[in-house]
Amino acid sequence: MPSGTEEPEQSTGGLPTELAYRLGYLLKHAQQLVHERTARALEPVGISGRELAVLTLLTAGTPLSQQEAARLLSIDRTTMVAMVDELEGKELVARHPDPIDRRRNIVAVTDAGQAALRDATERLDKVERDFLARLDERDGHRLRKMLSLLVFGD
Amino acid sequence: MPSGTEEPEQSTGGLPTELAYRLGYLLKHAQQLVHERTARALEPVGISGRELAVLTLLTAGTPLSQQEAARLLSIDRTTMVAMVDELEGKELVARHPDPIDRRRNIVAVTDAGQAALRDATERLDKVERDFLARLDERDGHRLRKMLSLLVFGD
DNA sequence: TATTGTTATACTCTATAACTATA
DNA sequence: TATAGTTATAGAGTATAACAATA
Repeated sequence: MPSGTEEPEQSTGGLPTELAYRLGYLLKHAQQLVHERTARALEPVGISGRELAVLTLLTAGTPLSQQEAARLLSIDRTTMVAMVDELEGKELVARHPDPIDRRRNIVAVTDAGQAALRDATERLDKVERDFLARLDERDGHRLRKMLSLLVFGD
Repeated sequence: MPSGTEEPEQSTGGLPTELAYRLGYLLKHAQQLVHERTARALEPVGISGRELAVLTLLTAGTPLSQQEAARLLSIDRTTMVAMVDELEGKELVARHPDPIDRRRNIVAVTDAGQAALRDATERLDKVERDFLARLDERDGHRLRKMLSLLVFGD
């Protein structure tokens, strides 16, 4: 056998496999990759991934107050204030005081917001397709299924 | 069919599926779960997940300087200073000036550090096993394989 | 009294710039 | 001059506390 230091030097960039193949490491870096690509893909739309999530949530069902939206997205309500400020500044949403309970702000998605949502959703779909491109379609579905099982338990 | 608002109300906690099954959402929350469970499991050892990564890296192969370790883990070198400070405070590592180049600190894992590493690694193994418990063994391997393909491209 | 939205504050994590000692 | 380590600082992101309006 060859003497001297063996350096497999894989695509892990020199990181030893006992670190690189840790589930935590893999999940963190997979998440990071998707996050970065999403941010880049949404740049032309002028919104962040989290703002897209808010727009999606506000369009999905019943009108929601800031706090309801925050709770569903596990975002702090004080953070939601800043996010709605930002989205309102871009005129993608509008605050409407709830006539029944005037403490609450119903956050409505404007027409421009819905257009941005459609555009951004298409771009996000493409990010996911590209990210999963190395897997065949069956494995892509498998991955999503396994992750949702692990995260939601169903 | 029943009239009125339909509320499937799955285990997504009220979050609409078009959000909950997004790859970014799934990866972020899977990562978060593993991260939290890791932190809790390592509490008795007195180190964080990142500190475990540093100990693993420093024990894996050739002795490394702070900056080499930082680069491999994609950590800023200023952050590595604080991490080595912390680990040195716990007497799990020791800084040894490199006799050949006295600018560099070779960071050596102490006996106590190696004991902590063994303990922590077992605990982390258990976290991963528990996290993957809902998958059969074959799917567990599949998931890890798919993620490493997506992250490293191999 | 409790709750929604808000503001101010603090705390963590990370990135940038500048300093020192060595090369 | 360039580099390793260090320190100080600033910037995101997020969490906590307190306040105003409303219930």
